[in-house]
Formats: sequence, C-alpha cells, structure tokens
Amino acid sequence: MIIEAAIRNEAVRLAPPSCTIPPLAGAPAHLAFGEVHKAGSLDQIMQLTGAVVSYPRNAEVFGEDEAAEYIYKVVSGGVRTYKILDDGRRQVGAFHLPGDIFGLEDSVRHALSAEAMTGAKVLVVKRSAINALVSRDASIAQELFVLTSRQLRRMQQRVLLLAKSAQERVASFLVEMAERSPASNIIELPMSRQDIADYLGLTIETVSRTLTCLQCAAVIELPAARRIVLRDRLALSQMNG
Amino acid sequence: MIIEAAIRNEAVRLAPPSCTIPPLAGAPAHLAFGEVHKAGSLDQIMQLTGAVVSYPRNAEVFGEDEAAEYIYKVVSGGVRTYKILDDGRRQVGAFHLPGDIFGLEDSVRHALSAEAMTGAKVLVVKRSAINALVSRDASIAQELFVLTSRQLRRMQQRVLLLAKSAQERVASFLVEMAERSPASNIIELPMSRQDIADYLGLTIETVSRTLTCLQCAAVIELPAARRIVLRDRLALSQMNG
DNA sequence: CGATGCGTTGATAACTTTCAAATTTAGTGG
DNA sequence: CCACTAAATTTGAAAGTTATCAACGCATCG
Repeated sequence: MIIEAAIRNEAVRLAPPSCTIPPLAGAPAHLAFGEVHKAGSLDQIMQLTGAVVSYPRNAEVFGEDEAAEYIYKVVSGGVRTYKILDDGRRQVGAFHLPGDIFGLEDSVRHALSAEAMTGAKVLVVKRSAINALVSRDASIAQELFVLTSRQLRRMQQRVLLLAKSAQERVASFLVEMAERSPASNIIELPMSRQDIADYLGLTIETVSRTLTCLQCAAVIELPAARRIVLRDRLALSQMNG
Repeated sequence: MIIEAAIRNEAVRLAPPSCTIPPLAGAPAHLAFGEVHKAGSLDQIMQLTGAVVSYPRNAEVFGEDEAAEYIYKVVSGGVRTYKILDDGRRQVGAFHLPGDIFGLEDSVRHALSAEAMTGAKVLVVKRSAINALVSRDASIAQELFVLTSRQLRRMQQRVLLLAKSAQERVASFLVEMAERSPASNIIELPMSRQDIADYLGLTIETVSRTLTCLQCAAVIELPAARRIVLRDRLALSQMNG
C-alpha cells in the first residue's frame, strides 16, 4: 500500500506540467473568528509545485511511520487520519475536507495514517520544496505557523470535546461539521458511523442511539444515514458543555 | 485579575534593562524523536526582548478572551491552562513545565486561561516584538512553526489518551510526566489531584482510586500524595492502549 | 487543639459498552 | 430494472465502567 501510493505520486509527478496545475479547490475551510484569510503565497507555491493525486475510496494516502516527505491539501472529497492502537481499536485523528492542509504536524515520520474516506483528489507537495522556500521567504514560514496554530486550536477544541458525555460529543461534532459545511444547516457526511465513533471515542451504537435521541428531541432530522439536517442549532450549541 | 496581571507585566517591563535578562531556563522540554534541538535564535530573542515575571501560586497569567499580546516561556515552576465550561466543569488544557513555551496557539484572543500551579517564574515576551522579527528573519518563523507542530503532536497524543479508559489515561499521564521529569523514575507533581482529573477528563475520585490500584499492582509507589515512584515502567507503557 | 483543605475510600446511581439480532441501504450480476 | 448479497445502521437487553454522594483520614496552619 505504501509503495503503491508512492508509485502513484511518482507517476503523477512525471506527467506533463499542465497536469500539475490542479483545478480550483473546493469550498475553503471555515476560518476562525479574527483570522484574516490571506490569499497566501503558500497556496500558490503548493499549486505550482505540487501534483494532484486521485485516491479511490479507502485508499491510503500515507501510512503510519512512513517518512513525512509531503504536505497535502484536499481538493475534493474527504480524508481521515487515524491510528490503530495496540489493542486493535482505531482512533481517528481528524477529518480533512476540501481546502484543508494536512500532514504539517509530522516533521520526520507520520504518527498517523491517512485514507481517503470517499473518492478524493489531493494536492501533494514535496516538503523539501516548501522547506527550501521557507528559509528564503519569511511569509511562507509565517503562513505555516498560522496554519499549524489554527490546527492546534482545533485540536484543543477536540480535547475539550473528548472530556464530555456522549451526547455532548455528538452535538459538538455536528456543530463542527455544520461550520465546515457549505450549506450550513444540511450536513452531508463523507464518513461512516464507525468513523464518527472512532473520532469521538465512542462506540458506533452509542453514536447511532444519540443521533436517534436528537431526532426524537426534534433537534435534528435524519432523512438518510449520511444526511443530517439541523433543526435547532441553538439547542445543539447549548449541549456543548 | 486581568488588569492586575497587565500591571504586573508593565511594571516589570519598565524596570531597568538588567532586570529584563532572565536567569537560565530550567530543564528543556522533552524532545520528540527525530527532532534536533537547535539552540534557536528565538530563544535568544525571547530572553533579550522579554521580562521575567514571578507569579505566586494560583495567580492568573492570562485570562480567557483576553487579547493574546504575549508569548510565554516557563522559567521555573508550573503553569496550567484551563477553561471553565458552561456547566461549571473545568477542563485543563495543558501543564507547562520549565522550558515550555505557551500562548502560541492563540493568534488574537486567548481561548483558555492560564494560572501558576506553584509559585512560577515566566518569561513574558511581546508578540509584536516577535512578529516584527518574523517578517524579516525566516528562521524565527520556522522555529515558531516547529514549536507549534510539536505542540500539535503532543495534543494529538492527548486526543488519543482521552479516548481511552480511566486506567489507561492515568497510566499515560504518568508516562508523560516521567518523560518530562528531570529524575525519570521519581515524579514530583506540581499539580493537585483535581488538576489531574480535569486534565484527564475524569473525576478526582477515579484518579485517586486508579493510583491506588496501580500501587496495589506494584506498578507505582506513592510515598506522598504528590510524589510518585515508577516501579514497573514497562507495565505502565503497555497500559497505554 | 480545632479548623480547613486535600486526598482516600465506600455504596449507589447513571452512563456507556458489549453482545445479539433486526432492519435498512448499497453494490452486483442476471 | 429487479433480485440478491454484503455491508452499514439501528435497536434491545445485560454487563461493565465511571460519576455522584457521603464519610473518613491526614496534614498544615492559625
């Protein structure tokens, strides 16, 4: 799988230059309050230097303990990072949606594996290319700093989330997804219940039951398993502890 | 409290220059594998630009929602960051020990409050001073990037931790503290049981019970409430899931 | 010496997981 | 296009874990 991915990357990187210019990214990730979205030079660099790779559903983008040679940006679809624990449980680290940059957290070797949740297009950029620029262009380094500190904040939210009850976790998850969704009140989930459970540190049954409860309480609607309509967003927010 | 802290900072900043050169920092934070500890220029800058402020036990270093004007480095003692949730519970974000830099994660406004756990000396540096340098010196920005990505990794570990059982959380906490301790097998805790509980997302009773269990199992010893001796580190590590 | 804060211990209640089964959805081949 | 199979999701009942409430022990400090 590791080799397969590497070959795929290589193949694309050897393609003619026209292919290395990716299509416009999808909806940008939601910005935290107070943050200015600078049309960063990092973005341009990534698009010029990188290659867009298509991953089919469940394909591995990178594996745990692999050398962290690349930085990634989701163009379309969704990517999950995860780690298999000693006892066989899987912990999902993050869900990356279009516009998100990931792989920054690993300086040498990846601590988590990454897989496409749905069919996904990912912009893959050599870290060495970025590093070379970083030492010359301070604004790039600054952008990387801003990006990681934003992820750090998101991770802090995550930590707050995991200390809460099942209902609060699910509610927080829904709010988070709604904020990142293009249509703010209708959430199209790219991930399975198992993914959500492993993300929230719950079992699939608890997630399912909690969603059903929220539906009974008229807070959400579940027209389909992977489509959730927020009916009472205020109530959801208030469940966040 | 907010004003009090601000005044304290200001007072020190106005002191003669000789006072603004801090004593050597304590033990550096534990480095992750594969990371080189560059005797960074950031460190020098901080020491030249910043002021050392002494906080008595439980004094506030900064408050939630305050403007994030400074970056901090623990010189001695310990600092906890925390957030009071809507329902009154407290969630501890992190424990910062000598050598740790904190406050990086908040670009505009602090998401968490920070308090000295014990009497603590903290190097306080104006963010604007750093920012000014960042735009000229790429290596500073790069250091900031490395620092935040390291914290991001630590936070990821934290997320993994919080998905586990009480016993695993406590075991992981002990291992983490041992790694950050100068004497690797004897841990002198600067924080209370309540701090630990709020850090691990458990109750104080569960933490206490789990520690007692570990002692019965001969994995640790508890000569005093805040002193823990690791007897079987391997067993502890294996409990980490 | 009593007061106070911190930590430990015990019993019960609440919540979440586990195990099992039913139900729905999605993918595949005829 | 429909039927069939496999996978995903939901639901139910019992077991396990952690929180809550309450009381006790221990040290520090006036």
